[in-house]
Amino acid sequence: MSTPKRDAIVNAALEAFADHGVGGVAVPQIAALAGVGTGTIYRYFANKEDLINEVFRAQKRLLDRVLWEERDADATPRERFDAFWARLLGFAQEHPRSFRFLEMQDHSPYLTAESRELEKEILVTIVRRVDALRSEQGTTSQTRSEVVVALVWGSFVQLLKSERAGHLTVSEQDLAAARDLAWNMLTESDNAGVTKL
Amino acid sequence: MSTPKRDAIVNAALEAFADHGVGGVAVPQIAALAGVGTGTIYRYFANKEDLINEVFRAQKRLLDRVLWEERDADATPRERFDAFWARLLGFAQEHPRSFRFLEMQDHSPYLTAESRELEKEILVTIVRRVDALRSEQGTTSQTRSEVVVALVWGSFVQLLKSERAGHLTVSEQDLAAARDLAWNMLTESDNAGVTKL
DNA sequence: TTCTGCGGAATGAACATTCATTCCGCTACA
DNA sequence: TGTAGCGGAATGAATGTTCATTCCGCAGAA
Repeated sequence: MSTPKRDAIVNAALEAFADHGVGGVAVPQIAALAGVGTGTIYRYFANKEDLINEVFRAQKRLLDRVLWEERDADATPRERFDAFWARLLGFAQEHPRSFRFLEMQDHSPYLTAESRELEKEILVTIVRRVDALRSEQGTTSQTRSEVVVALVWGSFVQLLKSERAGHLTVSEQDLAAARDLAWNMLTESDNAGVTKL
Repeated sequence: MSTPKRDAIVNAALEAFADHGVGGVAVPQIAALAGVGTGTIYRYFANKEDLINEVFRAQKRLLDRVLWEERDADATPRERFDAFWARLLGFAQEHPRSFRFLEMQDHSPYLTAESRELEKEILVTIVRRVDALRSEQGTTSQTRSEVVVALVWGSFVQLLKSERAGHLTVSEQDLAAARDLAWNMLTESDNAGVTKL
């Protein structure tokens, strides 16, 4: 299932896709970057769409692995959240191409049901863990964890995206502030239902 | 500068790009959708890249117009923020294709310096207004407004993106909660610098 | 020698762009 | 008022290019 050439192809494809989008890269370019012949790609993948899906799933699985490594069940909710944030940041910094690729959306027209299912599973795991964290913390917030996860995730992604776009230079302090504000979103009660819509 | 045919082309291109990405649409398809001949597109736009940029700038300008219409200088900071949030939501709901297109990133390889400049200008305006809002509100937060704007913007976008992806159904209450949490991010002091990095 | 895996030129479909031609609305003359 | 002539807008089939995919011959292992 995993051979040196196959891995080289997936890595090269990830690099090229992250830099130019899946539509911006020709298969022979990927082959050249991977150091294999064009035809070799079709020995391992049925077609370009299949390759895109394999790359997508590989990066999703990597993210999932990184997010949950070295968890400490005895830590306080806040400590566990900080650790989660640190792992997320670590992923973005140590696997920048993975992170960029996953945040792109031009691959979504090509994603199969299987890929979407994997994406959903990983999201559900996050929501379940966040939900446990919040009830253990005893938050009074009525906001559903699915919503809170979307908000926190979006914040994180946009912060790094703004930096990449050159709109912003993110300092360590900014990151700490973002983390704290994210924690507030998890735990704070809001006024929904009180304030009129 | 603005003719019926030109407008038809831009609208058709927006619709097609929002649905399939800029790389997923052929120029003759846009022509057919706009009800004009293929060649006509090239009477109004130098090439596909130029068309993409015109569409991008038109949507950015529309967003900018919507964001700042009917502002009430006498309102409290909180009221002004709520109004801003409502206008943002209104834009996303009334111009869903615009919103989707702007949040795509597969057009960014095609964007010219002029387009990027316009994008930056619009962002700078938001940051400036948010900054004024926060100092008028008298927040004790040390976090820079650029950072807070990125966080709030990312939250909003991700919330709607999650709904579109089918991960979530966003209720009126969810939206109100998101708005309140966003307001908290603008005004609350965080622990950055106190908590160790 | 046979067989397996590989390379990269070859192929044909799809694409962006062009350009010879048509079409349309206006002007001016009868 | 009717109509012939003109200029530029519009057209879409044709063009050259690029791409995903195939195919065939080669190299090395058995």
